[in-house]
This record gives sequence, structure tokens and C-alpha cells, in this order.
Amino acid sequence: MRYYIVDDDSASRMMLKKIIVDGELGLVIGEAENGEKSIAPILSTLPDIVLIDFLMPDLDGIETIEKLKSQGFEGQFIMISQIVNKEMVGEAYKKGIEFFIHKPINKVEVQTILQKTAEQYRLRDSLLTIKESLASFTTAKPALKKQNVGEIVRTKLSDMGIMSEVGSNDLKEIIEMLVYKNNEPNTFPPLIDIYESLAKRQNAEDIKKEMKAIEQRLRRTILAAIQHIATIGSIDYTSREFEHYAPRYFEYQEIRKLMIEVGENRLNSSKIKVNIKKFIQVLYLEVLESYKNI
Amino acid sequence: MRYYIVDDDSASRMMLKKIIVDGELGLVIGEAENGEKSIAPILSTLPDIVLIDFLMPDLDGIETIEKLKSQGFEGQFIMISQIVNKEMVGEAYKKGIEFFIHKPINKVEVQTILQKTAEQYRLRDSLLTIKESLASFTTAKPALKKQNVGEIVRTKLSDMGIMSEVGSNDLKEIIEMLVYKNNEPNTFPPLIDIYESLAKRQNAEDIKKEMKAIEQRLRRTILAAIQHIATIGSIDYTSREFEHYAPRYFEYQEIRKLMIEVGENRLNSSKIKVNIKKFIQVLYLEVLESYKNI
DNA sequence: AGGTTTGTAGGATTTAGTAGGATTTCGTAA
DNA sequence: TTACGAAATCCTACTAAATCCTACAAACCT
Repeated sequence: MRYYIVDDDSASRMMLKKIIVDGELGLVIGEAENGEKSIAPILSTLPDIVLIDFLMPDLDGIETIEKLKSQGFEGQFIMISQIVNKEMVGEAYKKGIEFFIHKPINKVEVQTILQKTAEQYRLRDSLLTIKESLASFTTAKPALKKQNVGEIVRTKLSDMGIMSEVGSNDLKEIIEMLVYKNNEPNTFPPLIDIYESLAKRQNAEDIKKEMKAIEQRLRRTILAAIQHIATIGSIDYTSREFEHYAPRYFEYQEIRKLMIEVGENRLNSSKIKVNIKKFIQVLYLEVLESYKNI
Repeated sequence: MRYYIVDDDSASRMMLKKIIVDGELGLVIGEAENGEKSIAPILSTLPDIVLIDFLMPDLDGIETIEKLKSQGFEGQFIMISQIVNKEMVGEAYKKGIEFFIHKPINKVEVQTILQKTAEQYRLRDSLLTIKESLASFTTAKPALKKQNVGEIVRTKLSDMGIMSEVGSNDLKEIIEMLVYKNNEPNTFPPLIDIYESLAKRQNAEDIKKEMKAIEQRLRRTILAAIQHIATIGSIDYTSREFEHYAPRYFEYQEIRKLMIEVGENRLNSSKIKVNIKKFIQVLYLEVLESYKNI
């Protein structure tokens, strides 16, 4: 389970985190000190469960939940607060929270409730999977496991052996931005615009410098992918990865050139052309395709 | 659902009853004003869910639950009380109650929680049925066992044939540290920082020396992994281990170089590049992926 | 003792960011 | 169709920091 904590009291956040880690209940993938600051990261990381305080400056718990739901967030909420007014507890339940825990925090209580919520989540998920595979059994269409955009991208990058390259995270974020924000899937914005919005999203101080850095990271990452795919091809050009990625993502001449060089054991001799645009565009289209089919 | 209510306050009993009837949540099959008087009827009518007050004369809520469980009653308990002392809430959860609801009673809250409990009950039941019907034709059941981070790492390291290397323990500890402490899963700290925190964690006397030692242990361990995977590959490059680990964890060119050498039976001739960073980063991301599904 | 593994130390190489420039692309006009 | 120019895209080169490597010493087996 992946948790996100929203609470203006840092001591509470610490305690909750400790309870989750100690109880091996899952991962805390982020935290924020008020509703306003939590919106963007929650929408981009999509935690399974959000632990949220009721009383917070700027945006209170209920408003935050409303906002997240209106943006399509489907995770579960557990509210943790010291409210005594029972009307508000009722309100919170009406908004669809899973449970309301009263402060002060009690370790056993929180652990039990989180375990229960997680169990419920898994139970529902299992039943859903069964239901879907039964449905696809009748329509003869293979059932796909649901994934978010980040996961789809990561799978592909991992196939290309560049999961750990610095630029991989840039690629992931770029595709996320494109999938979530690009209204017309048939158009593709210029790379400069993409670099610029990514730089802004990363809160870079000097946007221009960051754009340059992004470009170089991407170039080097994609170059690594080319070399990797070419090496795969020189061992076994019938492999799934080679057949899929080599012709789609890269300039085929470049791959061929590299394969010949690899075969003759002379490395990094000639220069290779890196087509960043083609790579990102293909990646985007493929991700979009499999995302839509979910 | 069949409910039984135990509460010394008749007004509370009335309200709960009304909530259950109004919300069409099920049937109230009996009630009692204290623990003592409830034991016999509960054991004879076996309700699915018992709503029980904490503070009651004669026999309090927790004692009643203990007594019923010791007599073999397997229904679920929901405690409803106006207790403020959080220790007692913890105690109640330890005794195995499903939920603790704070008085005064709020209609929406009680309804939501009863619905949830009922849903959980039905979900478990459905899954149990499915599992049993599946068991009739699957002999060996895979038993999706809950794993902790250490176990996931160990599985992968043993796939790569380096379980007994000295550096394996370092690897395990590094991944544990990263999974539990890294707040932003998208970023990856520099290796130097990782070495440093690991050295500190191991209470080394001379941190700098220990960092150097860690680095060498890791290098040698990963080199062993490369050689192991290359050997597998030179025998059968379609094997599961080779296909998975070779392209993701290592520089594929290096694997290729080694495979050719192994094939020609000339050993340890050329030097192999060891990419520690890539290895750890991929290991971390993969562990994270499988851990969050817990 | 003889061989193997582990630790130590310093140096070599690679990588990521930065900046400027070269090349390619694409619409438009000749 | 060809030529042109601006914009977009791609490439090279440099530096500091991170990462990787070699080689020898020490410790640990048998």
C-alpha cells in the first residue's frame, strides 16, 4: 500500500509514518503540511490511501477531498483529527472517507484500521480482477492489469535497459504531462515547449539552464537505449525487445551501424544520430494506446 | 446481517436500532443492558455482529468480548462508547474488535461503518467460495505470502547467484534504507551518500575507510553477479534469469563480452566494467515496485 | 606455507551540467 | 520545383564532481 499524509502538525506526521513503517503496512510516498500543497503531488503519484487531517490552514480536509475527487482521484481517505463536533464527522463520512480516527493518535488503533482498510482494498481489487477476467473470457479479449502512466513508461524504459539513467525520470514526467494535459492527441508540441513546461514543473530556478540540462539528459539516455538495443540485436535479433523497439523508437540505419560495430568488437567509433523527438513521440503514442485500453 | 446490541443506556440502544432499521442494514435479533445478561442469548442466537458498549455495570465491554471468544463465539464486534482514554481504545482493538465508534452517536458515521463491516464480511465470504472452488482443480497453491523488503531483495540476489557473497548484506541494508527512508521515490541519492549512511548504520569507527570497503564489497559482489548471469546466458540466453536480469541490471555490452569469452573457454582475460549505480538503482526500483503491492 | 578473500589508498575514467555553435526542418516565396 | 531564412533540433567541448579501477597490504582460511 502507498500512503500519503496531509497534516499541519509535523509531530503527527512523524508518528503516523513511524506506525506505518514499524507495522510494515506499506510505504509513505509523500507528505504535505496543508491541503493546498498536497493536491499536485497526490494527483501525480496516485497513492492508494490518503491520511488527512480535518483542521488545516488554507484548505481544510473536506475541501481537499472534494477537490481531489473532482480531479478524478480515486484513492481512499482516512481522516485523522481531534474534532469533537459529531456533525462534522458525519459530513466527512458523507464525503466518502473510509474512516475517522480521533486524535490523540493511538498506535494500535491506527494500525488496526490501516490493516483493515488495506484488506478491504485488496479484497475489492481481487474481486474486480476476477470479474474482469470473467468478462473478458466471454468476449475473448485478454484482460490487462490496470497500470498508471508512470508504470507503463517504466516498463518500457526497463525493457530498453535505461531504467537507471538520469534522464529516465524526465521521460516519465514528460509522458505524464503529455497524457494528462495534451488535449488533442493528434498534435505534438515542439520539444522546446516540452522542455520548458518540464523545467517549470521541476521548480527550476533558471528555466533556460534547466531546459539545456534536460535536453542533454534526454540525449544521453536515448543514446544509451540505442546502444543497449543494438547490443541485444547483435546477440539475438529475434528477441522481443529488439523486434519491438529497434524499428519504432530509433533510426534503423543507426541501429544497424552500431550492430555491425558491436559485432566487430570496435566500440564507440563512429558517431550516432540521436533523434529525441522521434523517441518521445513514439513513447507517448504507445503509452497513450495502452493507457486507453485499460 | 444479524445484529445484537449490548448497552446499559436504553436511549442508545433505541438509536442504534433505528439506524439499522432505517438504513436497511439488517436485523436486530436481540439486546441486553449489560454484559452478563448478553452472554447466553448471544451464544444461542450467534449474531454476525455485536454492537457493544465499553462501560457497563457487572461485566464491561472488554470482559464480555473475552468471555464470548473463550466460549467459541466467532462473530465480529463493534464497540460504541464515550471513552476518552486512548489506552482503552488500543486495548479494545487488541482484543479484536472491528471498529471503535465514539459517542455521541452520529447516524452517518454508524451507517457507514456498519455498511463497511457488512461489505467486508460479504467480500471475504465470496472470495472464500471462489478459493474453495478453485482448490478443487489446483493442487499446489501458490500462497501469495507477504514478504518484507529483505526477503524480496534476497530472492533477486539468489536469482543472480550472489546470495553468499559478502556484499549481499550491504545490498540488502542499502535497499532497506532506501525503501524506508527515501521520501521522494523519484530521486536517487548519490552513491557516496548511500555509502556514508550505511557506514554510520553499521557503527563503523572510521567512516571513510568503511565507505571504501563497502564500495569494494559491492563491486566484487556485482562482478560475481555479472559473471554468473553471463554464464547462464552462454548456455541458454532464453532462460528466465538471463532475460530478466542481463538487460536491466548490467551494461549489456559487458555481458556480451563475457558471454563470448565463456563460449570460447578463455576466462578472466579482459576487464569488465561494473556499474554499481545502475545495479543498485534498478534493484531499488524493482523492490519498490513489488513492495508497494503488499 | 600457499592460496583466497577482504580492506586500503590513490589515481583514472566517466558523467552531468553548461554554453555555444552546427545542422536539420519547414513554411514561404520565387 | 528550388531557394531562403528562421525556428527547431541536434552536436561538441569543457569542467567539476561522482564513480570506477588497479594494485598492494592485511586477514583469513585450510
